[in-house]
Amino acid sequence: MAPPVPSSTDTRSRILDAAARLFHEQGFNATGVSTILREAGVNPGSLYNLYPSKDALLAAVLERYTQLLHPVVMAPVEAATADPIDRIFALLKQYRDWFLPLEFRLGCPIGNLALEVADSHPEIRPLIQQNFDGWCGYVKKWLAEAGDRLPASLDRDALAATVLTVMEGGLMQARSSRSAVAYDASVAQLRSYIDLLLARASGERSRG
Amino acid sequence: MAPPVPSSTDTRSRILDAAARLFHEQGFNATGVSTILREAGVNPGSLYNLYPSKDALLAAVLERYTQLLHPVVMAPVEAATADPIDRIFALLKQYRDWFLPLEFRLGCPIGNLALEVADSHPEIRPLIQQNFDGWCGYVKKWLAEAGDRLPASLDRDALAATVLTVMEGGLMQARSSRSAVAYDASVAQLRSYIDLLLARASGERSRG
DNA sequence: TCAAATCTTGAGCGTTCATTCAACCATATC
DNA sequence: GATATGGTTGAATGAACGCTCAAGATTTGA
Repeated sequence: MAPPVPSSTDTRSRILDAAARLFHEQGFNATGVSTILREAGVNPGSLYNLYPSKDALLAAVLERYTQLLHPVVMAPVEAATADPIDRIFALLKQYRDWFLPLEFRLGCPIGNLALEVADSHPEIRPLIQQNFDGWCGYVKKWLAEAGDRLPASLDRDALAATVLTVMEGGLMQARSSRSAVAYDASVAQLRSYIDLLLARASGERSRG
Repeated sequence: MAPPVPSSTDTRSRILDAAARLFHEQGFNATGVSTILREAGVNPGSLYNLYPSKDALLAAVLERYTQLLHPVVMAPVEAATADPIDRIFALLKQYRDWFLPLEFRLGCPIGNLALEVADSHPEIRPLIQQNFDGWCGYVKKWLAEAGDRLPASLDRDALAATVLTVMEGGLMQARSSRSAVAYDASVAQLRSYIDLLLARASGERSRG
């Protein structure tokens, strides 16, 4: 009945779980290492055996977010609908459903860190960028799959970036107001914009 | 040659200047009171004579941002152009011009605080909300002034919130990538959307 | 079975944190 | 010139910070 993995794997994941949760709930600077240790049920030496510093732990948390992007964020959306345009709005709805029960109290874990540590931690910023790139990558893929349903002249990479903009900007306002209205408003305008694009492309197709 | 105002006015503004700059550059939690004191050239007793706590100082900084919103942010835009639609994009361009020279290193001072302290400081969140409301208020006014150049069916409050969404979401990505591309892309999509709305309204006017 | 390697323990390190306060100074009022 | 008021001084506070390390426990490999 020996454990199938070295015990440090369990320690590592307990630390990562606690750190990710606390960084999300309280922010990076506001979270003390001692709190992470307590919540993970681990002693300082164990943590510093695995990670040389609190900054390195943050890097590991962001690496894990990258790994979890598809299984946690994108897979449910892809399962919900096969239509590429619908997937965009399913993704935006998923975030709404996640954060509405908490009255938008936590916000996007990546976005929070982006604004808190992007300037002060040069080695962290690329990891945040990597998460955003991955996120946008899925939206770009969907927009490519939409084919000629969208105008040929449309800059699809720009639209993908705008979807992330809507998500993060809308969520920031939702957090500030503890209300969904600005988030919903932004998503509705994006819906309206994409509907106009779909209509224009449809017209272009029927005209030749 | 006696100073025309009590000396505490000067102390107060030196503290507010230093605190606002440091909160913007480093964030709230990462800024020590001792740093504010040093940069303001003030002793702890003077600060705590004016503000009972670091949190109260943050509140004062946010009050001042509210006061400065028109003279610093909106007045230059209103001076740049009288056209209400152009003003929206002049506003977005002004932020770009402010932050491009720093490679988007600092970001929006309000937005940064929104994500850092909205949850943990209940008395601060309304002040952030007040700043966002003021900002959106000007955009709403411009959209109203656009009259029937925009479709009657358009939800103008929702579009105003979306302008702020584009600004904050775009700036977040710009900070993460140290590049303007996602910001520019988001603004370009907004431009494209509003052009479609203007064209539709124009068609509606000419048809009836 | 034993030595080497790996992981865990937890008291304690030096530093920095936000904040306090008794004493001191400058001006205004009478 | 005495008194009151408001502002300033800056050393000192206890708590919390990120982190260390010698010692012990456990696992690994031969």
